Amino acid sequence: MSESTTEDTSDLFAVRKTKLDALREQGQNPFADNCDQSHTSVQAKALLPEEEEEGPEVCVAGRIVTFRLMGKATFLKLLDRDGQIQAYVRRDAIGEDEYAAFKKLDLGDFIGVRGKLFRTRTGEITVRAEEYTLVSKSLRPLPEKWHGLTDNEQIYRQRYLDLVVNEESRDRFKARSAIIREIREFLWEREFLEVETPMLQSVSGGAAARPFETHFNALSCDFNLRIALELHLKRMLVGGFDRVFEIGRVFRNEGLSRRHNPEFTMLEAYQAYSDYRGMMELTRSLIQRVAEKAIGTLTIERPEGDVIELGGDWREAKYKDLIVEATGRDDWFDLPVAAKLECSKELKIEVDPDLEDYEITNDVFEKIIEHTLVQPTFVTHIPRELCPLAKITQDDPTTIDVFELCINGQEIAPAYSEQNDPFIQREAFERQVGEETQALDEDFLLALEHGMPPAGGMGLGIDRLVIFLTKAANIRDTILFPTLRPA
RNA sequence: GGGUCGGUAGCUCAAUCGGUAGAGCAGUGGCCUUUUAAGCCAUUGGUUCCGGGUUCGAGUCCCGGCCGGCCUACCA
Repeated sequence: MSESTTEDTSDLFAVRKTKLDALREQGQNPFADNCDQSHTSVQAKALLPEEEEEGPEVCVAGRIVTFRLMGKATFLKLLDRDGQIQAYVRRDAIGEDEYAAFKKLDLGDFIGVRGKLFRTRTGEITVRAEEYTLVSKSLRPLPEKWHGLTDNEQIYRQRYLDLVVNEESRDRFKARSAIIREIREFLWEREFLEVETPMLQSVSGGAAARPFETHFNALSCDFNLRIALELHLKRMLVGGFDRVFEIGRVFRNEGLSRRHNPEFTMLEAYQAYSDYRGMMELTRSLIQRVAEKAIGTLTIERPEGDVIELGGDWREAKYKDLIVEATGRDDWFDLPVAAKLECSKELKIEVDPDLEDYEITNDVFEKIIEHTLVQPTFVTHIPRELCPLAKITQDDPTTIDVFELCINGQEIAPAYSEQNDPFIQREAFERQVGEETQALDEDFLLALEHGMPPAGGMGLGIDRLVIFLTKAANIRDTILFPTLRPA
């Protein structure tokens, strides 16, 4: 070990590496096999009742996140999966040589501490160390302890550091896991079968989005990553699995934004002998259940200061009524394209003169209505051009039997009475293929020709659900490793 | 893709009109046996994102580039 005082102590890696080498020279293993953790921080703290002064012996383990050395005694805090617990290490309790080595520990090191629980002068439950074990030396410094990590890029690229120092972020990802777990529980209880369908597809359908393209060497052909789950799950309905769902990643080769990540997590659920009205009940019950069980409340405060009230029944509004209200024009749907464009301009919507009639109307919806729908709202009776996969409304053939659920000013979940007439379906596809650059999924149509029971289908953007349930500012804060330009 | 704001020590941030690049935390050495952002003394640490230019002198001004945030565009 070098005792040189001319060493550059600003190279934090070198300083820690020197400490590590010194331990090895003394015959110690800085990555010891184990330390026999007996309790997590929370479990250990539960073992010392209010009235007791001293508790049982425990062994806690975790990363050192604070280290207050006061001569011959030290307070430190360990971070484990449940939170933090303090340990109190005295020289005369662990021995002089041990304490000399202990003082060389760094913030970030993983150690195990064995000892009895007690309460400090200020009342904090603490482990009085009788022994400690270094189980992993950390060679890199942790981010600064007051401010944590604030650089967004580093938060995303080195998420592990964000998780070590930002409790809010830890809690959000725990909540995300709890939300997905609760979604599964809910659907299992309703006798839905969870299935997995291909991510690699030769034709990506079920949505109008540009796919990511890739190449499969063995078959020497091109594949796309899926953009939706829909068409394969409906094949399950044809096959007789009449309640199915899948939670999985879909990929859309489109821009990044506060609400868009190119890979994101979708839930899609299909229930035979139901329809979009049935999916309304399902979706509302699902979100209410998830909010209650995973978040603990039906009232979600927003950073904007208001609250989202998820309890009770939710508002239903017809697409046309919302458009008429927003434009102030009773005759909106009878206006020619030119007049609609003119009105759009007056509403300060950027207009593209090449848009189809229904696209102009949808711009009005997306640009001036959607963000106002903060309270849960089922938007129904949507123009048929917008959804080629749904059934046409009996008493209004210009609309289809769907809803688009908006919460927090965002589309969260669409649901359809699924189209099961193979002739109408083919026609709708062909119309769409004409407009968009999308191939026709002949195999799906073949499946439909074998007969698909009437069904309700629903898709839920898990990331967007997590955004508002965990008060995240950004979709990237809800995804552990959001898509970034390669470093 | 467009607009806009930013990039200074390991981390969080200062630096006045263009005039010797600083602080806190972390690190290093010392004191300290119930601390809570522990405290006290001393101290190390800089390609100011990169490349040009203007100037006696550039972190600061100008041009170009790279990277990022936000807004926007694309988006069943």
